[in-house]
Amino acid sequence: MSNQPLIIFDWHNAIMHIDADAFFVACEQATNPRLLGKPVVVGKERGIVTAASYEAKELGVKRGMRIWEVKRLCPETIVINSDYEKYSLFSMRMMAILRGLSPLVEEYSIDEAFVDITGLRRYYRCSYEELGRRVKERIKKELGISVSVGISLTKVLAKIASRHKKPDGLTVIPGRQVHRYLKSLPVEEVWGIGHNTAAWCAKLGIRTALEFARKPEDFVRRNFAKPLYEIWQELNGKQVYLVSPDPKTSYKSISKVQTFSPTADRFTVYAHLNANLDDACFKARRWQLVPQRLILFLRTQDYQERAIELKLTSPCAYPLMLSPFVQKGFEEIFQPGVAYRQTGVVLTHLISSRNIQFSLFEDPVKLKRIERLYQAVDSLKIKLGDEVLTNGLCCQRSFKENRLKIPLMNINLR
DNA sequence: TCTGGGGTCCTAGGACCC
DNA sequence: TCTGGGGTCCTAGGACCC
Repeated sequence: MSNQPLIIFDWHNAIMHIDADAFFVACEQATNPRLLGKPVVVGKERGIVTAASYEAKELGVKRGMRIWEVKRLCPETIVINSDYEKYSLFSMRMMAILRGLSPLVEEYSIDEAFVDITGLRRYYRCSYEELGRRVKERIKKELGISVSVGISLTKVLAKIASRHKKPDGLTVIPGRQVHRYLKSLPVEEVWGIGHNTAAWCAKLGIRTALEFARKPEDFVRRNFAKPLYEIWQELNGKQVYLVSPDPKTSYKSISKVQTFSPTADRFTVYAHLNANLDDACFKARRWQLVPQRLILFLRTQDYQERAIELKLTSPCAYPLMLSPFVQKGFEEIFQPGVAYRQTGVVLTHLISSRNIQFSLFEDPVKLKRIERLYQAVDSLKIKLGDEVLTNGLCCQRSFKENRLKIPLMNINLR
């Protein structure tokens, strides 16, 4: 039975998934040929591996690993700072190449995209496989990086295809051959199935993607929720997830977290939290968004989390105005004597800052001043970098003096 | 896989109302 | 003031992704 085709029709629709290989490192190698063929790691500034070249991966380097561990493991590894400006430039050029192929391009992430290529065989008078080859060639030629391409009937299948051979792969899975690729694929390697769902599948006797895909529809509906039912349909060649070419225009939430070496010192923890608030608000202002709610959380040394959600009577993205709330919230979740290793701020229920109305009780003059202050702050940050202005550390002082009305602002001119 | 940072979507269950 | 039945809205938390 597992040798019977799962899907018998070919190319009702055709989706291409493009996934750049070790993208961040590849960009570095493309701009600095001396790095080619060597174990290279990006993420020096954070002290953890953000991306590793295939040479480094072969030596056992993994994402999230500490840099000092990498150094110990293979001292010859070249460690460099990440340069997001550079990567997004490469990304934009890659997406532009894809848009030259079809207008239906979805930028899924900085290094991944889906393209709806349905019907383009006729237009370009070549096979879908040939289209994939051309894309790879152009990207290699123009950007000097390699990508893995997968082509199949749906997004989920195209993802499986692009992952099938990496790096520099090109895999086309027509309907009649889908079963062959799903047969030996563990179910948790399907996009959207994580290890929790995989554990549930195991209880139901499902281990491979093919076993899942072959389950009858009513079985799937009975035993799984909507997301899994959709994945089941996609595996069976029925398109549920459309390629959406609309660029991201906004955020539902903005968050900033920070991990540090464990400390029980309340001033230090509070300062970290304020730094998070600063960063998150800065990003919100850049997108002209204001939060209606604020979530603060602290994570203890043993990974316990305590959080509080604050509703703002008047939404705003100015830390100076938010700090009284933040201080109160902090007091509620901070436990003296407990060591913390992470703080975080989430801005949620975001609305456009153009639509907000300030309440009648607020002092318009003061408001105008704060607005002007942050306009100045933002332009300085944009010009000189993120670290120039913070109000994090100065909170320590006012906090100690127990008269935290408006914390002073720190100006770090280096 | 001993855990970095930034997101999205879905669902169960409670509160509240008729 | 114990009891039906049904709807909506909201929240916390889970699960997953790059």
